[in-house]
Amino acid sequence: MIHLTLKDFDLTAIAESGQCFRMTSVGNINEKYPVYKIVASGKCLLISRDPEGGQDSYLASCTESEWEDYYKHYFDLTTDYESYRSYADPSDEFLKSCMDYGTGIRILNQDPWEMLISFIISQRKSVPAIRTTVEKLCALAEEECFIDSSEWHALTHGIPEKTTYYPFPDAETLAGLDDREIGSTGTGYRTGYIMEAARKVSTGEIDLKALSEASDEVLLEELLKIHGVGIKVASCTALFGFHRLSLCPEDVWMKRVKEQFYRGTWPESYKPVLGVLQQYMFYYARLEHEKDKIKRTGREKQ
DNA sequence: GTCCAGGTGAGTG
DNA sequence: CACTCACATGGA
Repeated sequence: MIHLTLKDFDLTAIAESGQCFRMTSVGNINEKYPVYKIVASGKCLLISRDPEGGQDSYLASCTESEWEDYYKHYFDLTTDYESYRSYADPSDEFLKSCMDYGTGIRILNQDPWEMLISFIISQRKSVPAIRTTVEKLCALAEEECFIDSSEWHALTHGIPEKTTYYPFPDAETLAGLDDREIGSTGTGYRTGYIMEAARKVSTGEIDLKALSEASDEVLLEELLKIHGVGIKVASCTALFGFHRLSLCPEDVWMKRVKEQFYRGTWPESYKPVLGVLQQYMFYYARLEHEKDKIKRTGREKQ
């Protein structure tokens, strides 16, 4: 377990901003600080606020060198997000509210293949349902791993001494499964889409590694060749899997925001970092919606 | 039971 | 083009 000081970093905002599906709260310290489990690139990390430190103090389950070599980049901590936020027009009160709410969001550097499959699954599914299906898909490969979490067990409610996890299966592994196995995870009509993506990536027909060098335009074009990948899924894959920060996935939420606050067009000056600004807006819009829902159901019950 | 979810492809005019 | 419509399934 290591101690960290991290600024402009908010675990809950990252976990709930709809960019990753394998970052889940697995317990808490002192009934107060949630501990998050993150499975990425075959590894598993536990991370939380440090109850004995200040606002910016964190605890993480990895070694110092793992943090430096992998997680620092994973959490995109080498960039100052204030420079992204400075693209916001000072008179844009809506965006200001979003950025206040979501301060501490980072655009994670996630695995392109995992993003592609996760966002194919995401279409017409709620975030909790996406999490369930992704998790089941990972368990299909039966590659159970674990980390020693005894230090966390002593500190928390809810965390066992040994934390098990399933890495995200690679393209070859998924390509080797049949449609009944894939379908058993709740992929529904998207089963064929996933199998085609697995085939195209495992055969090299689509080379995700090479695409990291491609322009945004070519990247989207290549991703769109996969049946079941439309502009929204392609944009999510590009933004979250290839860190293309100018790309803005337009789902129902963002369309609503664009119409309501920007008269149907994003300001030209936002374009270079629209993907980042979009993330603040998405988090805010979803949060407001959840509040409304609680209000409504509360009233109905009375 | 009903409604809806970080959409997409196919069909139509 | 712009517009509909079906699509499998689980979570609330």
